[in-house]
Amino acid sequence: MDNAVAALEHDRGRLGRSSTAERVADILRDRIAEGLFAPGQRLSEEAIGAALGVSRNTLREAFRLLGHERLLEHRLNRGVFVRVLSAEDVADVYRVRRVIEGAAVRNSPRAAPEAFAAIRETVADALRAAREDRWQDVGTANIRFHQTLVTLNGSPRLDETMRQLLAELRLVFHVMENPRAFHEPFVARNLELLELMEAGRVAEAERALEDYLDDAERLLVRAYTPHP
Amino acid sequence: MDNAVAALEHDRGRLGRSSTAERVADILRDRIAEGLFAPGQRLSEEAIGAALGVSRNTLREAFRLLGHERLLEHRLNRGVFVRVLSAEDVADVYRVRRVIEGAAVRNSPRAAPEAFAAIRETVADALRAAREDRWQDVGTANIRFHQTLVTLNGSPRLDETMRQLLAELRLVFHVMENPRAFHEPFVARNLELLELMEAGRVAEAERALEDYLDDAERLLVRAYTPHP
DNA sequence: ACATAAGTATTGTTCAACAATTCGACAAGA
DNA sequence: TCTTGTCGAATTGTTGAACAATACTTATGT
Repeated sequence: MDNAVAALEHDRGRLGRSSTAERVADILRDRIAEGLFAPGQRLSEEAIGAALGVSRNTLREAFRLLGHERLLEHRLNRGVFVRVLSAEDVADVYRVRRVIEGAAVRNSPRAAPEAFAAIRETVADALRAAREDRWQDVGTANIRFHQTLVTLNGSPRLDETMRQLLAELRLVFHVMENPRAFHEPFVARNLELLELMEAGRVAEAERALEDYLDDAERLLVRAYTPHP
Repeated sequence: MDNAVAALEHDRGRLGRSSTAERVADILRDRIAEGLFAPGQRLSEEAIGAALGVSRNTLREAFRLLGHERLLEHRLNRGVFVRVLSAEDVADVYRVRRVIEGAAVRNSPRAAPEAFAAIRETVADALRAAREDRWQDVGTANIRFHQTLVTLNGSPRLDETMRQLLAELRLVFHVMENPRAFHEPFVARNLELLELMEAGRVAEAERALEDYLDDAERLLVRAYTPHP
């Protein structure tokens, strides 16, 4: 029985999690991710506060949270705006991804086997979604692939950093008018990367990752600048 | 004169940066860094609000900011506490440092020459402080060495991540009762690392960094656990 | 057409109040 | 003695209203 009580320790994380401000932040984060609030759009305190039925003070706390996640931009005395990523921002995000995901690949020989199973699951999800023409879901699965890849580092902080980077990228994915053309080619490449790692061919995996990130970045910035 | 005006561009960053909440956060951040607020200590909204002459709402915004920087821990309905880093946290911080600083070293051949000058300056600062027995300042210079090292990556986001990591570490440095013994040996090793990079001997530099981080981490966790 | 000034809307900050939650103390019961 | 229930003080969570400060817009005068 003492043992059963000790087991509860594990569930403690689920306890604290609530507070109006955080729940408001969750809602807004989702809406931004799905593009309902477009980048550059201003979020009025009064309008949103009224819509969600929370006071301005509480809403401002939520804004602060999202501001620190770089999803909102706070301009003094002018309000909060959905973040607009510059081409330079996109380049920087990919710079960081190369560092963090590259480290994950290099660390893959020392990673726990369960982690690979989790990665394989995201590939399966992507393949299934692709078969059923759900290209938005393919994109989501691809994102989860890379999020899970980072867990090979075994570092909660790197996981959190990656989570934030991918949230930022979602701000930009909406400029791709053709989700299929953007997401489809990467499914096979993710699978290839996974199998290289499982085979212990680290150098090749590292190279595959580099190519992947180079291509993805190129596609994004091309769609981002007025086409030549 | 036109030139002088153009020079002002550089100071623009400091312009937007005001807002009572942010200034309050700046103050509290400094106090925490210098150990005036000890880890684990609770920060009362009423007491601190009264002391600084700001309202509870504004203070809470500042708390949120520092919470996101991981300097404060927010426990629902119980208040905010100065963060207490576990040994596991320290290990994770060093895990991330190995990734980010390692990438900086590997990228050093492609980095701008000015960056090396900035690094060399931090070493000079450390040497000067050591000569004058200012061991606290030696520690600060050492921290700046690594902060500057990361700029070799050329990524604002990695700079910011590093800034946050080092702020977290400052929470822990206070457990070292003998700052000289802790900081002194690392000055020479920083210099050695810098010179290896400048000579283009990347592999050796990488190795030196690994050793450095291993030793620093070991010293910290040893001081952190009740001695055997 | 252009600069200036007035007016409006929105954010920044404070204040006071009340609800919700935590925590310690103390009493009731086994 | 130990556990459990209850009370109450203290603190945080949230709200609503108010006013100041700032940005934006419109009107005004030259």
